[in-house]
Parts: sequence; structure tokens; C-alpha cells
Amino acid sequence: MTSTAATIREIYERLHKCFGPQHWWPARTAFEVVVGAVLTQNTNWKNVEKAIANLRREGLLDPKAMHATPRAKLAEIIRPAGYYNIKAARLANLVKVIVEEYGGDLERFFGGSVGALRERLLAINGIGPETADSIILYAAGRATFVVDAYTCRMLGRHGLAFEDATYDDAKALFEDSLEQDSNLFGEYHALIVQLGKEFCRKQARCEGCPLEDMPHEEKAEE
DNA sequence: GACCAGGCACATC
DNA sequence: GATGTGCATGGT
Repeated sequence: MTSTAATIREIYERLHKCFGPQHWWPARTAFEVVVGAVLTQNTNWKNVEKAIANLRREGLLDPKAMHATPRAKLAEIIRPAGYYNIKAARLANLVKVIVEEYGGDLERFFGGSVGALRERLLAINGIGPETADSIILYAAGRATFVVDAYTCRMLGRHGLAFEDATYDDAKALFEDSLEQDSNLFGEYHALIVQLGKEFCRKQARCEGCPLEDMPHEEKAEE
């Protein structure tokens, strides 16, 4: 095992010991995960919960029902999640594919290879790499690593990735260092988000951070 | 009242 | 290819 892989594993152990199981993704159904993945783009999860509660009340946590809903009405319902016009369009693009190409059947949509599913998701306007990987990991239950802003910050701070590392570079770093286990990947990403929330925000402190005594770059990049 | 949050697409250089 | 900007609500 390379030293980088060992470090990636050690970080997981530290985060898990510090924060415990995260139980992601908080959702009742796979479709709810799909919807939440779009709604949480650059948005606090609390706001997403309000939007999902609205969708549930309206009976729209169903691909066909959402597909049949006018764009303007959908936007109004998801308003608390912010960026509601663009997110309504993105949800519409996504459910259009699920309903018109897969008959609204998520099992069929998720049925092929991970690579094919990822390509299909990325071809939808409004679905970028993080949203696609979140859907594949947490809704489809397939092992793919989800990278986010916190992940890149953490890798940079601890000298595990080059400054110009891309999303796919960071993703490969984790996937090449760990067992291909969707439960492990799911916990790890959730733990990194928790780490970011508590210790890596601009005003946050480093005291008490579970990675505090690990090697750091001299100057944190932004 | 700033600042931030579990991104992405698009314009411009 | 890199950098900047619009999208918007609600909590701290």
C-alpha cells in the first residue's frame, strides 16, 4: 500500500472515531435521494428538508407525478431550497429522462453499469459530477466516491493532492485507496462533510479537529 | 448585516 | 484552460 493510501485510511479511522456513524443519506426512498441531491446543490440541508416536506405534502415525491407538474408550480414548491427556478428546471430534466426513457422505474434506470449510469447522468443539464456521484452512491447504492469542496480542501491542507487536482483526480485517490464498498464510501463522504462543517469553515477553529496533529501544508490554500 | 451552505452552467478572456 | 458570474433561501 502506498503511503497516500495509508493516510486516506487513517483519516477515515480518525473521522469515524471522532464523529461516529453518519447514517447518510437521510431519505425515505431512492427517489427522495435523487431529488435531494439536486436540491442540496450549494445549499444548506435544512433548507432542502423544507422543500422535500413541501414535495411530500403535494404528493410529488414520485417520478411520474413530478414529471407531470408544471415548471412554475414545481419551482414554487421547492422555493425554500433556494435557486428554485434553476433547480426546478434541473429536476424536470432529470425526471424527464427517468420517466420517458425508463418508464419512471428507478431500478431500471440504475440497472446498467456504474460507468454507463454516470455518463447518462452527466449528460443531463444540471447534473454535474458531485450530484451524479451522490445519486449513484446513495440512491443506487453503487460504490463510487463523492467529492465535494470540503474533500478538495482537506486533501490540499494535508498535502495529499496537487493544487491543480481535478474532481476526478480526488475521486480516484479515494477509490484507489479503499475497498470498493458503497457503505464505506457513503460514510467517508458524510464524515468529510461533518469535518468541514465543524472545523474547515473560514471562522472555524482547528483546535480539537481529529486531523489536527497530521501533516499540514504551511499555508492553507483557498 | 455579512457570511455561508452537501454545485452547475455559461460567458469571457 | 482558468477565472468570473448568476442563481436565492434561510441559519449563524
